[in-house]
Amino acid sequence: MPEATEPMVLLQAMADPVRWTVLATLAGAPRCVCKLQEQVPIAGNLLSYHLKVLREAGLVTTSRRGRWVDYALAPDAAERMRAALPDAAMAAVNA
Amino acid sequence: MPEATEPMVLLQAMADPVRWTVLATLAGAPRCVCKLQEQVPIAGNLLSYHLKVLREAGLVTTSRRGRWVDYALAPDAAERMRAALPDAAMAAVNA
DNA sequence: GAATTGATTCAGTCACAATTGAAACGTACC
DNA sequence: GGTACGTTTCAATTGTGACTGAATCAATTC
Repeated sequence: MPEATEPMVLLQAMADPVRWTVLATLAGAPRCVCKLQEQVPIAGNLLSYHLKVLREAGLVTTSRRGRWVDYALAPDAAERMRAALPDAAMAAVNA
Repeated sequence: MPEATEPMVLLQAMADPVRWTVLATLAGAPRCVCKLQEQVPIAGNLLSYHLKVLREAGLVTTSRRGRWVDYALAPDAAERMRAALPDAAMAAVNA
């Protein structure tokens, strides 16, 4: 079962301490990578790797501001995360 | 970061195709393992492994009925899954 | 109590995601 | 142009979770 469905991509993206913390932080307000690095004490390149996972999952968006890159929660992120829950899928079926 | 916080345990439990399908199925109604096996075409012992993960996450409960073992979604499973989302945590902070 | 069925446990293998270190990129400043 | 800074990419290693096969347990039937 190597399925790469929407719920799997989203849940696997969330199911990591670093990425979860990043998402929770961005849910408050957008931040540049250097600010995120203060919240998550790991090497810069590793953080970049995790941010890439979140980007590919479509959960965050980026924009360059001078030297810095700002990350923000995607507009539909909250909704899509909620829809990825297995019981949410069930509720959708029963609707 | 090998943290085993509540959200991590729950999200990692959900973030697998087999376990996600089991949870979605149980959200409809309790089932015995043999019924679950019809929904998820894998070896019995492997299914048992995944069910153990869900048990240890506290997302499902079991009860024996003769030879069979019935699995059901834990009463607070839906609520706890929703609370495990990173933006839900943020909302809690802002409440 | 032997045999059958449903389910779990165990020890070992395999695949892939997380991590590391070094290199490369883009932008600003001198 | 050269340098410094923030960020990303790359190749290689490590670690962990998913999977396999065999053995075990618990309940039923004969």
